[in-house]
Amino acid sequence: MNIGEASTASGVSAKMIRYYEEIGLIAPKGRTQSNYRIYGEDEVHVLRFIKRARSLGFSLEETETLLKLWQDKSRTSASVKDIATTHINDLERRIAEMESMVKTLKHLSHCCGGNNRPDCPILDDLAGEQPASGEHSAAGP
Amino acid sequence: MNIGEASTASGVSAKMIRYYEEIGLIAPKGRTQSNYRIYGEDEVHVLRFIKRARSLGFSLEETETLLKLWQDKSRTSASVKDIATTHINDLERRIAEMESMVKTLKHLSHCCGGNNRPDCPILDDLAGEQPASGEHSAAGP
DNA sequence: GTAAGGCTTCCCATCATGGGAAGGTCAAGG
DNA sequence: CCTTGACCTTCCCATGATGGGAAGCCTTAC
Repeated sequence: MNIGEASTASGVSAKMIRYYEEIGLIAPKGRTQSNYRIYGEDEVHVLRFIKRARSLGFSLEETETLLKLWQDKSRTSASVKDIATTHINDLERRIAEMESMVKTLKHLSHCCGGNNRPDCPILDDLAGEQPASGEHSAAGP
Repeated sequence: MNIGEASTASGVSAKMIRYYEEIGLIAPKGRTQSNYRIYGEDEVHVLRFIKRARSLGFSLEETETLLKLWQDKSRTSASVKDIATTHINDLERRIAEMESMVKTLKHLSHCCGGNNRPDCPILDDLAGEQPASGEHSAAGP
């Protein structure tokens, strides 16, 4: 299997397969005489593992750790769960941040006429002018 | 006001002020004879505007547009609201993506013993092996 | 006058991914 | 046998927003 076939089989682009090799995540089984990378089923399996981990939001660094644990038969499930838990906390923190943004933006949008006139509470907020209806912005309850 | 003072007054790092200048977001009022950047209250106001927009998750490109609208007295509030609405939708899409990740991860973590044994449903999922308790992963209802 | 600290520009790194160029290789068809 | 098109190789560059750091000039306080 060359890189194009491995790409199709795994759903990972050839470009990314080469990059993952560069950072030490996965190596081809070998090379042909003409220097083409050769992959087998094992490598495709690893690529799918990486893809799935990425789709769950793990960084490549975390993915590397998970990959090593996967291949280490003497791992403990606790070590895997730790990584997952840390990642869940990170995701939840980021979700909370974005939800706070959405909340503020929705409030401002709600107050914005969205018409042909120039007066706009969204711009007022960005400009730091609190025009009467204070409650949003940095001033929480 | 030199760049350090403008940085303190606005909360934007000197590094970023120079970068924002490079990409055309803000220019200093002038330069001293010794080539130091000079800022006034107006520039600090712009920097605060940028900082607030960034804290609401707007990209620098969106921020630039908002900044131009702010400075354009003949703007319509509808044009501002459009940008905000698009941004809200984008945030909500990303939140939903991450929530889906969290949901899957929590399910897997819940099923993981987190003990000294090697068997781990998290790794099983990443490896693409669905061991009996199917319901999560790509297989939705 | 000198030392400390601030300013300038320039280059590099991050993280994960894609684009594209230049050149070698393989397979199919004439 | 040769061509053509599709594929492979490596190498460089770009993204977005931010920080780190070096080399050299300037200002301010002592």
